[in-house]
Formats: sequence, structure tokens, C-alpha cells
Amino acid sequence: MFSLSEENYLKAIFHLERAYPTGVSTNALADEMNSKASSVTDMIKRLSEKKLVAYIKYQGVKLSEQGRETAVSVIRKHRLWEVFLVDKLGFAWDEVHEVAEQLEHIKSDKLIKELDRFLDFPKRDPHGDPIPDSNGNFAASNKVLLAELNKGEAGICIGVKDSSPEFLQYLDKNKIALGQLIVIVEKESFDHSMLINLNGKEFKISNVISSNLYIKTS
Amino acid sequence: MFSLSEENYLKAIFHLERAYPTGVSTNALADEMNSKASSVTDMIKRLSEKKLVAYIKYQGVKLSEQGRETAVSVIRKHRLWEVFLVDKLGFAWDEVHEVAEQLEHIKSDKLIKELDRFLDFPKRDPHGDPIPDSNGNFAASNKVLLAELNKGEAGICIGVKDSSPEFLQYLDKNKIALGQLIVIVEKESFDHSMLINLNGKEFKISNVISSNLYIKTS
DNA sequence: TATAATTTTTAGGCTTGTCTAAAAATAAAT
DNA sequence: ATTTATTTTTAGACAAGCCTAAAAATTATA
Repeated sequence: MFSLSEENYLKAIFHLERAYPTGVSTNALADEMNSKASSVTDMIKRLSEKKLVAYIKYQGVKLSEQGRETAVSVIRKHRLWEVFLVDKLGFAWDEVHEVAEQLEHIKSDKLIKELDRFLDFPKRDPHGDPIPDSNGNFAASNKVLLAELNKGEAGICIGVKDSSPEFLQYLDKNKIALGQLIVIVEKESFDHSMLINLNGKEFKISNVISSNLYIKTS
Repeated sequence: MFSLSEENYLKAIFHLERAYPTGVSTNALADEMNSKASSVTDMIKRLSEKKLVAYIKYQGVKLSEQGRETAVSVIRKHRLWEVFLVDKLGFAWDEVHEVAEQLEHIKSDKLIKELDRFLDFPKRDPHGDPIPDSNGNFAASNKVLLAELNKGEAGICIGVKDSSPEFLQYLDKNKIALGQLIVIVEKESFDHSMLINLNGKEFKISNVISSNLYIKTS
């Protein structure tokens, strides 16, 4: 069993490994954890002693197999709880993160197994992020950012990159929900803004928006 | 906001106050918390500085109004989660305690409000213990121990005093569930064992059993 | 390639929550 | 009413996690 703090560090390293494939830097982790570099060095040493990460001084950290398993299990729990909060308790998708941050640390295999069943084995959380299965495997998804599509192309919105309340509320306000078909009517080459069609209604969005929406095209 | 440890101490003090109305002793608390008397003294000092308990050296502790509120709120959360685990996730009543011990510390007013609604505002947990309302009030109940009844009397089983897995499994095995009508056919004055009638079947139980079953007679 | 800037680590300190061992206070017993 | 036993508190230590400030290592720049 690992502490709450250890689990949070592992989760952060997991998320940062995509951006830092050669090793997650101390400062990047400190930034992600809202802590100081010295605290990160301390924790990394502890995680390294427990064989949860591979650590070489001045070269950042990588998760070990066991570290990855633990991180993914926490992410699985986080996302299942998010589904619970939205589907069963009526939370909005911008309200779930903080509570799920707490619930993800509850330790009980049976609880997660039964929760998964109770929720009917969901594959994605309310923000469209994939829920890893109990073996730690993520469903492969051919998602692409809306910003990468061109005029005339279309696809279904399947997730958000930025899941801040501000962005999610913007989407709610403009009736952009997961599952929504989006057709690109025009694309401005200068600022990369787009004119999109949602259920017959045309709507203009900036590149900031299109760079934070995941689309399934196939 | 209080720490996990502080919440657990407040909860323990709350439960012990019934047995120690003049003040909960350091040793009793240490015993309940599975810790040492010196640790308890330390924590009591911290709780006292935060005005959660009234503490006089060598005379034990009592909860302040704020301490009681906090303890009751934790108990409310514990019992609501127990209902969730049994009613929604299919846990047995002897499997819920450990998980509820973790879930009771999740901090979110909205979560508890919505959970309560989702569970249809339950009044009792799976062991028959009352769930305090959001103002901290317990429903008054005229429950009595089965052991206190005499030959010829009858009542409905509404709760357990001992909620250990061993006792709960004993009850399951012998088909004694909450809501069950129990009639006392005979009572042995020597060892206080009883012959009881459950749905027409007669069954003998010792005083240990009857002293741990709550009955509603009215 | 030396120097400057940045990143990372070390050193030392703080709080929470725990412990053991010893001292002090209270309660029990002769 | 002393002595004995028990309970409670104090003193001092320790680990986890965090911090600041300073030193060391690395990277960038002139």
C-alpha cells in the first residue's frame, strides 16, 4: 500500500511521461504537484527506494512497471468515480474533479470491481478520457484534435484536452457535448479559427477551442 | 477542515461519551484508537487548542459543540456510505465497515447531499444504526436489547450492538435479519439463554447473542 | 571555452502523528 | 495515613512530507 502523496506523485509522473519521454524533470513535477523542487527530490528518492521509479540524479524519473501499475490503478479509480458522480449523483462534468481526487485513493479491490459493474463497465469518463481496464490497459483510440482537421472534414466530439471548469462551462453554454457531430464549414488560415456546424447551426470557434477538443473521424 | 486523524479521534470520543458521561479517559481512548496513552494526550491537546474538546488534565475529555458536530457529520457519512455499499454495490453487511472508514473522510457537502438523495434518504444503516440528518439530529428510537425482554414478549429486530463480521455472519447463518419478528418462547433464568420463535421455527440463543440484538417492541 | 543562467540536489528546519521510557498525579489498599 | 498500584502526562525520538536557503551540477551564452 502506498500513501496518498506517493500515489499522487506516481499519477503526475504518468501524465508527464508523454511530454517527457526521456525522463520527467524535477521542475516539471514540482510544477504539476504545486510543490517545490526540493520536495520533489525528497519524494523521488523515496519512490526510487521502493522501486516505483527509475531515478538517475539530474536526469529525471521514469515509472517502473510497478509504478505504472499503481498510477494506472489510481487513474482507473478516478475516472470510474467521475462517472459515478455524473451518471448517478447528477454532478456536472466541471464539478467532479476535486471530489474524484479524494475518492481515487480509497483502497478496496471489491469496491472498484462492484462500482465498475454498477456503472455498467464504462469505457470513458465524463470528459471522454479512456478508463483503463482492471489489467491497466487503455482502449486504443484514434482521436485527433479538432484543430488538426480541415474544411469539409467532420467527426464526433469524443473528449476534451483541457478539462478546467471554465472550458467545460464554455462548451455547455454553446451546446458542444460529447457525441456531438461537428462539421468544419470554413477554416481561417490566418488565426486558425473555424466555422463549424452543430446540428445545422453554424458557429465560430477560435483555435484555442479547437485545440482542446478531441474528435473521432473514422 | 480537520485531518483524518482528528476526525477519527472525535468520532471515538463521541462513541465513548455514552460509557463515560463524566469525561472520556485517556486509556479508554487509547484503547479505542489502538494507540498509546501518550499519543492520545498529544492529540487531545491539539483538539483542545482547536476548541473541539474540553480538556482538564487527568480528568478526560468531552466534545465541544463544534467537536460533536464534526463527529456526527463523520458518522453520518460513514453510515450513508454503508447503505450505498450494501444497497447499490451488493456488499454484505459484514463487509462494509473497513471501506466506510475510508469513505467517511471524503470532504464534499454536495457529495453527501446527493448521495443521501440517491439512496432515498435512508434513516438507518445496514446494521440498524440511525443515520443523523444533515443538522446532526438522530431519530429517537425506543430500542431495547433482546436480553432485556421476558418470556412471552416479542419485537422486531432493528439493529445490532456488536457489528463484527463474526456476529453478523452468525446472524446471516441463522436467518436473523433486521425487520425479523422475534418471539420469546422460553427464558432460562440460570444462564439467560432464550428459546425464540422466528417465522414459526424455534431456535435457542445464548445471552451473548441476545445482548447484542436491538429490538423494537412498541 | 570560460562565464552566466538555470536546474537540481543537499542541508537544515518545521508540523503532524506516532512511539518508548520515565516522571508525576491520582486512586486503591494495607 | 502511608505505601502500592494505576493512570496520565512529560520528555525525547522518529518518519513522512513539506519548506527555505545555499551548494553543486548542468546547460546556455558570449
